[in-house]
Order: sequence, then structure tokens, then C-alpha cells
Amino acid sequence: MKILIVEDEPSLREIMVRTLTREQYVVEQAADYASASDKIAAYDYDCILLDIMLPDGSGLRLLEELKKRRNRAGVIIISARDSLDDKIEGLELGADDYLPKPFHLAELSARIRSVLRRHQRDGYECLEAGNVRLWPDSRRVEVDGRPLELLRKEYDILHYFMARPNHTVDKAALAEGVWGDHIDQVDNFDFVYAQMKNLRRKLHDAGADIEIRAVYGFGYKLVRP
Amino acid sequence: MKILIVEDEPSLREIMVRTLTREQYVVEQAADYASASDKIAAYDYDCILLDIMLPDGSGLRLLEELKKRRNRAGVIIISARDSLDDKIEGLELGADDYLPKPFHLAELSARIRSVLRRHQRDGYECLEAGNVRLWPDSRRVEVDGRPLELLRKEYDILHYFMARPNHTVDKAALAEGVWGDHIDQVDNFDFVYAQMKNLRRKLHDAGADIEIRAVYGFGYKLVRP
DNA sequence: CTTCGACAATCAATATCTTCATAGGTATAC
DNA sequence: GTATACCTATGAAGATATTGATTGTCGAAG
Repeated sequence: MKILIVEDEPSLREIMVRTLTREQYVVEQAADYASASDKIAAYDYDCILLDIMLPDGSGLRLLEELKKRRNRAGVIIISARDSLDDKIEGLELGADDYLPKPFHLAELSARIRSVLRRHQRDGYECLEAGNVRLWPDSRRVEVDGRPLELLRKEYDILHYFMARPNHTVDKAALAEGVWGDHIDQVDNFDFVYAQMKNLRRKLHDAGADIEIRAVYGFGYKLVRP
Repeated sequence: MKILIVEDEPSLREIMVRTLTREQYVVEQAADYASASDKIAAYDYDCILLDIMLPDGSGLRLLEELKKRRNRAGVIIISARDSLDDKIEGLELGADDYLPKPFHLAELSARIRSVLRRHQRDGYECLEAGNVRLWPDSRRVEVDGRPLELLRKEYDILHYFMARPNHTVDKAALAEGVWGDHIDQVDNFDFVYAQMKNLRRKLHDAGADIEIRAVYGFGYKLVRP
């Protein structure tokens, strides 16, 4: 799950990043309107935390832009101005939630979970492939009804595949989706290989009847052999 | 395919028997620990549906006994007690699956199919062509009882042919089946030729009495010369 | 603040796959 | 029968993927 934090105050931004990272999200940040806009154009986020007061423009304008581009990310507006007008305008522009400053980090987490759940791409509750089932809400995986313990990245990767049935995914997109934007100028995919190896072993050992195949020179594909 | 139902409640047992009979299984039943134990000792089952709470003993003990005797039947534990402990203990004792009461009959069927498949007696356990045998689950191949080492694509190709006996397959379909859908707009089949060459050599060197023939302008066919 | 342990990334050594250049086959027309 | 165009096969070279061992990182516990 990828989250973008748009917030100009560094200390608040930092603490948000730390909190959400600890909660297993892939977190990226932007300090102003311009860079936020760039990132949103370039990458795919599941949720965007949007401060309204930015040094170089209003977050509401960014929100407008977002909706115009039909971005699928859920948006939570964050604002110190506890004015009802802002809230109303934000929600009318299509924000999913509104969080007035100051807020508790626990509250932030709860709102995010709620938005993500509501926004979950196709309203699925449980993803299924072969005898493997995956619950995005609880980050749980089962093979033939028995629980399968996966580490963070392993889970993220499996989720990425299962959310895109019958899709051959290219390595760069996978890396970007699971790891985040810092992957862009990377020259090798060793870290993908390493995770892939572990995930494959666990799936196999657990008796899964699906497997992740390499597509030479491109990426991977989840198949039922 | 023989299934034993160990369940003391008559009405539930009956409906299970009817359902599974309709699905072409050979179904037998036992209402208590003693008769279940007798039946298991006397006959060979492919799958055993085991209620944990029995009037004269715990199904878990029966499971233990089963494993001690190295019985090959797949076991699905059924229990009203939805306690995690039971589930864990059952799976640790070697059950193949766990189904909490109440359950849908469709779910039961699905679990049974899954267990049977995993136990490799359902459908094919092994594909055969000439003196070549191939086990899809373990990705193993033997020629005249001698193991044959194949690389990934080589195995995939052989499997593709053996799963379609006496079938002339066209190259595009083969490529799509083995490599995936990104092959669609490809301008040459050099990669197929290369793999084919290696597979053929290995089959020949191993003394296989089958061979893959080219069908000019179309594809390939697996034949016994 | 330090230590520990779990997890993730890196590195180096193979293993595997495709591409390329080239050669050999097969069908059809003349 | 031979010429021609198109298929198919082959070996070697280069590109990509996999693996196990090693090293780094971070949060939690002491």
C-alpha cells in the first residue's frame, strides 16, 4: 500500500513518515505543491494525505487537479484551519476524509485504514488464486485454509500479483509498486530476485498450486501450472 | 475415489453422504471412534472427513493413530469447536485441512477436491508417454525409471505436450502456453527452436522412445516412432 | 544507550534463456 | 528437376535470472 504525504512542515512530515512506515506502508513525501503534483503524475498511490496550506499553492487545487485526472487514490485532507468551509469544500471536491490539525497519530492511522478499505480497488474482501487466499485488510494469507506466514515484502509482492490476475507484470513496475519511487534509477534487480526466491519457496513449501514464473527480459507472471 | 465420513450426528452425516455420492465418490460412514478405527484398518481411503467430537473418543486420537500407521488418506478435520487450538493441534498432527462447523456443502466439496489433488490421486498423478513419465506436482521427469534433468522451459514444453496426448500443437499456442501472453506480436520463433533443440537432445540422450516432430508450417507433435 | 534478533539488501557464483549468424529442410511453381 | 521462398535447426555468445552466503538496517528489548 503506497501513501503520499504532502506536508510542508518537516517535523510533522517526518513523524508521519515514521509512523506509517512502521505500519508497513510504502511511504513517500512531498513538501510542496510542485513536487506533489509531479509525484502524483509519475506514480500510483493508494492514499494521499494532503495538507491544504502549502507554500506554493493550495492543496485544494491539487485535489481538483487529481480528480480531473481521474486519479484513483483515496485522499485525506489535513488542515490547521479548522474552518467548516474548508472541510466542506474539500469533501465536495472529492476528498474521502478530513482530519483537522492537531491530530493523534492513532487517529491518522485509523482514517487511513478506513479510506483504504473503502477504496479497495474493486470492493473485494479477499483475493483468490488457486488454493491461495489473501485478505488485504488483515494482511493474511492462507493456502488451502492454512495460514501462511509471509514477511513484509513477500506479502507485498504476492498482493501485487493477486491484485492483477493473469497479468504479466514488468519488473520495474513491480519494484515501483512494492518498494516505491527510490527504485527508479536502480541498475540491478537483485533485491527483487532475493524476495522472489523467498516468496517462491514459501508458496511451494506451503503446497500452493500457483507459482510465479519469470518472463525473460520482462518480469513475472502468476500462473496455475 | 473413496471417502470415509466419521461423524456422529446422523442428519449431518446423511446429507454429507448424499452430496458426495452425487459427486461420484464412493462414500462410507462411521458414527463413532471404534467403527471408524475398524474401517480404516480394513480398507483404503483416499480421504477421511473426521469429526473431532465423537461419543467414544477424540478424533484427534484417531488422527494420531492414523499417522502412526502411515495411512495415506488425506484427512480433513471437522469440528464445531472453532477453537484455534483444535485447528493447530489437528494440523500439527498431520491433518490436511480444517473445516469449522457449520460449513457449506460447496465448501466441503472444494476442500475435498483440494486435498485429493494435493494427495495426487485425483485425476492424473503422473503423465505418461512411451517410456517417459512426468509428475506435474514435483516437476519431475523419468525415462525408463531414470530421472531426467530438465531446465525450466524444457520441462514446461514437455509438460505442455504430455498434457495434450496425440495433439498437434501450433507454435503460437505453445509459445503462449509456455511463455505467456506477451509473446503475441513476436516476429520469430527462434526461442522456441532453441528450447526445442535442447529438449530433444535430452530426451534422445536419455533414451526416450518418444520424439517431438515438427509439423511444417504449423507446429509440433509428440510421437512414438 | 547498547545489544539483540529479525528482516532486507548486496554480492558473487552459477544457472538459465534468448539472440544471432548460419546452415539445412520442405513445399510449390515452373 | 531445379529454382525460389519460406520454414526449421543448430551452436555459440551474450543477456538475464536464480541462488546461497554475507552484510547492513531497524525496531524492540534490556
